[in-house]
Amino acid sequence: MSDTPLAPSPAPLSSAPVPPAPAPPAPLLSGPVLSAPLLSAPLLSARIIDWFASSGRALPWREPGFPAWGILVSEFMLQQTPVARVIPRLAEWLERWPTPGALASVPPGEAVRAWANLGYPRRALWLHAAAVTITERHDGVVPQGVDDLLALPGVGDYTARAVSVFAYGHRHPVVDTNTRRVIARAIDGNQEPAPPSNSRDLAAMDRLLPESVEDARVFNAGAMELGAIVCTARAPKCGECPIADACAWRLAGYPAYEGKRKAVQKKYEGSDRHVRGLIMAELRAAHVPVTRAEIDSLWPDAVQRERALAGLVADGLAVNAETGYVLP
DNA sequence: AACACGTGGCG
DNA sequence: TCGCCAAGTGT
Repeated sequence: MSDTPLAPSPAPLSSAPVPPAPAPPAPLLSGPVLSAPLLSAPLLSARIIDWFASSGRALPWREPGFPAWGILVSEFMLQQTPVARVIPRLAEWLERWPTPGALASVPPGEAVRAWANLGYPRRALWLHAAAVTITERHDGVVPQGVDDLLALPGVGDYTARAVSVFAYGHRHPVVDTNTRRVIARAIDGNQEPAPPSNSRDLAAMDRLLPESVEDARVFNAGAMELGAIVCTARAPKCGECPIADACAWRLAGYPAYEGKRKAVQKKYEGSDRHVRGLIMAELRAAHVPVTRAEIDSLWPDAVQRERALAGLVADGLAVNAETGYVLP
C-alpha cells in the first residue's frame, strides 16, 4: 500500500497537515478571511451541542454526580497528559483520597508517588497543596468561584474556569487548546490559532457561548471535544464535523498556516528533563532514601546530574535526608 | 514573551 | 525512525 497512484500531489506548499480526507470543499470563498461565523452563534453552538450529545465520549468526569473534587483532580491530571493515560490514575486516586481532606492529611510525597508516570510531577505537589488550602480555607469543599480557584496553586485560567463550569455549572467561557483550534478554523479561517491570548480567546468564546447556563456548559465541553476527536491538530476529520459546512478554514480551501510557529519542543533525550525524570522515577520506586551512589549511577554527566538534582530539591520534589534523597 | 517542565503514543 | 502532540502553569 505504498503506491498511491491517485494522489493528486498538488505542490506541497508547506509541511502543514494535508487537508482532510474528503478533499477540498466545493465552493471556495474568494474574499478575505471572515471575521464572523457564517452560521449565527446560536446555530453553530446548537450544532456542537447536538453533536456532543450523540458523539461525545463517555468519560468518567462526565458521569452525573461526579464530585467537584474529582473534576479538580481530573483537570490537574489532564494538563498536558492525554485522556487515556489519566483515566486509570484518576480512579486510583479518588479511591484512595475521596476528598481534599484525605489528600491533605498525607505527606506531599505520597501524592507524587501516586502520580506515577503522568509526567510533570510538580502538578502532584500543587494538587496536594491545593487540597491543603481547600481543607484549611474552604471547609474542605472545592470552591466554586473562578477567583477562589485561581488562588489555588497549579490552577490557572483554564483549570479555574473548567472547574467552575464543569463541576458547578456556572456560566463562563472555557478555552483550552482544542477550543482555540476549533475557533481558529471554524471562525477565523486559519489552520492554527495565533499564540494564546487570554483576553482575546475568552472574548472569542464568549461571543459563541449560549445564554442558557446548561447550554453554555455543554457547549464549552462540546467545543473541547470537537477539537479533541474531530478537529484535531494533525488530520482533522472534516467528514465527521457537525459544522464543516460553515467552517471558514474549509470554505477558504484549507490555507496553510502563515503565522508564528510555536517553538519547537526541545529534544527530550539527554535533556535536563530527562535526567530529572530518571531521578524522580527512582525516588518514586524507593521506600528508603536513595543514596548518592544510586543517583550517580543514573546519569553519567555529573554537571547535568547535579543541576537536575538541585532543581528537584529547589522545586520541592526531592528532599536531602541523612542517608540520601527522599520524596517530600 | 519565551521557556522550562515528563512521558508516551501515533503517523 | 522521529518529530509532533497531549483538557497548562509558573516564572
